[in-house]
Amino acid sequence: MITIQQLSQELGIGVDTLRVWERRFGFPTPERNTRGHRLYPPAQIDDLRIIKKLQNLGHRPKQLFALTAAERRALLNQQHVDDRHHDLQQLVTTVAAAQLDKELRTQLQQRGIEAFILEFAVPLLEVMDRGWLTGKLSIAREHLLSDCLATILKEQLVPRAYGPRIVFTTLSGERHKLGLLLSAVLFHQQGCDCHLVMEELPVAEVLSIVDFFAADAVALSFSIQIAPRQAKRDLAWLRKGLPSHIKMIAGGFALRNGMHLPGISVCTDLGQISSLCAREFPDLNLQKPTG
Amino acid sequence: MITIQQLSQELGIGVDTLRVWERRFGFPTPERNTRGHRLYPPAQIDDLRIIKKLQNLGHRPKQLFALTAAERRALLNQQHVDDRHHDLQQLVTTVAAAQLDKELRTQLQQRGIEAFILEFAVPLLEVMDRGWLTGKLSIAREHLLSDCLATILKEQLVPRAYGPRIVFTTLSGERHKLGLLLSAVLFHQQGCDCHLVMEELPVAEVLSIVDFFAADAVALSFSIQIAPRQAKRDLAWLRKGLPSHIKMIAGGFALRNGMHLPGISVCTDLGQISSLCAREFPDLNLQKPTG
DNA sequence: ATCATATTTTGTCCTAGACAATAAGATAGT
DNA sequence: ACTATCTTATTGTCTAGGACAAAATATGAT
Repeated sequence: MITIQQLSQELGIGVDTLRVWERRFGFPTPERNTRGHRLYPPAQIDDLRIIKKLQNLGHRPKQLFALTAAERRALLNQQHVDDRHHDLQQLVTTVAAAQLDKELRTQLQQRGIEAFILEFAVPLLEVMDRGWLTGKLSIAREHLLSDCLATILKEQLVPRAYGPRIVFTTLSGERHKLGLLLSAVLFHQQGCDCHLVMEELPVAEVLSIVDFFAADAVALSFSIQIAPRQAKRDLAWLRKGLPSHIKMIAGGFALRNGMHLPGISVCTDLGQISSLCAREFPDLNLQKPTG
Repeated sequence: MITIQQLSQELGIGVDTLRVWERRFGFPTPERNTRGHRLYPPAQIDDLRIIKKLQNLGHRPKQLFALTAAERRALLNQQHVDDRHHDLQQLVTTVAAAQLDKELRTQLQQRGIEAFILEFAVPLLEVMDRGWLTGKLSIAREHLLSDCLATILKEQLVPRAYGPRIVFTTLSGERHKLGLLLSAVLFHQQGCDCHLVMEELPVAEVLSIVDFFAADAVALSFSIQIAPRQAKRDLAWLRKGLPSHIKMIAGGFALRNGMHLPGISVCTDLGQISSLCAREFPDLNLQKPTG
């Protein structure tokens, strides 16, 4: 039995949203304490967790609440994991923790950094996301994998004395920081001097940090869990707060639906990074002709 | 001009709290858009930031709102930084980024891990906290220092094949993860097998992770920014959800006012860790007689 | 099929009142 | 003078039901 605030943190759903769902759809139906405050029983929490996952998979609340709890559960099980990457699934679900690091490093050496990210890490993340959503991957294992991958990728970010300096970070509320890391390494590979601040920063702190690093650009990542509205608001605010000579780069699934913000380069596909780099930092080629 | 939600994230103050302050104290007095929604101007945001800092320094809202903005600013400037640690202040504010790592490592080698933490890192954190609160330390520099210290400390956490296994983590909303890291290293030094998950986890995920690691105990850190109420609720909930044979250890300033939760060891001072270890894991001495 | 327009859906914000948990102040007892 | 218990004040979180713009979907026209 948890309070509405705890539930909100647990699921990453706003308190207001939880209440309005109850009003509109008649679910959840929490019990009440003597004060009349909501107390959510475990069964409903589990159900809401499924709803949230299905929502992230593209289903809309109206449809989901029209189903019974059992139907929703069935719908989630029915979501198939992409089976093109059968080898990746094995890696994700079965390879032992101790071998994981070695396996990842082997892949990195075989493919080279760029291909490792685009052809291996990106699909890996997709399989992981999907595995987590469909309940086939434990949270703990996901953390283990993320950690392992993050350690290896961070090693690639050796400082550069030349090239445009870019600060990579995420804003408050953003739990997924791996996409940011992947993009940072790709920009680094293109010859940029990338600085990673893997924390959830309030927008005001971003200004301070960009200034401190004397960065030429700031890159931000917005995962699907962030409401597009919020991403838009924060990006617009940040653009107004930053000097105009500092470029802004934004990416992530929250921006997938064409978003045109003046003075901000939006990039929803990691494959576009090299062309984005060429566009935004044209003098890069001079310094590093073998792009 | 930012919305109430953005302001809430920016300051770490609840949306409801911001509204109730306005109702009770007549401040802040945000403008409104055409919908009647609050829009906070920059000057008031700065003032609220000062209020939040003073609140963290122990002042109460009632008193603070009775003052003018200028008086609050004066009060904050008047808060003196502890001058016993003058050398630390220099380190914090003036030592160059490149030398920082070297300086910290020198200190570590001279003092040994335990003394480095208790006699150097802890005061350092205090000076940093205070420096940030009183505006004498930029956010960016604070990040740089934290990062540098974290990197060095993490290296100390080499896995152990023996000793009680403890998972260290923080719950959703906890921004300060450095205290957790310090305690993890101290426990490690006492002979425990410490695993660090430096993320803000929902309570349900903590259960999953403790299970995954097959841990004997879980340690949680609650900084001053967390409301004691919330810490209490989460700890109680977690205790109920965890098997009784798994120990719980909680620490941090949010628990400073004697909190007695059944089945949870509370430790608000890092100096107590060795005795806490002796109490909770009595067979440690047998494996590592030179404590 | 592609684009512009109408409709539904959805999340966030509003007001004003309530109350328990916490902290502070007051009183009594060693 | 100092600690323990009681009383009062302060503070944060929760409630209800209404409102509306932004996003998503359906409809119609080219």
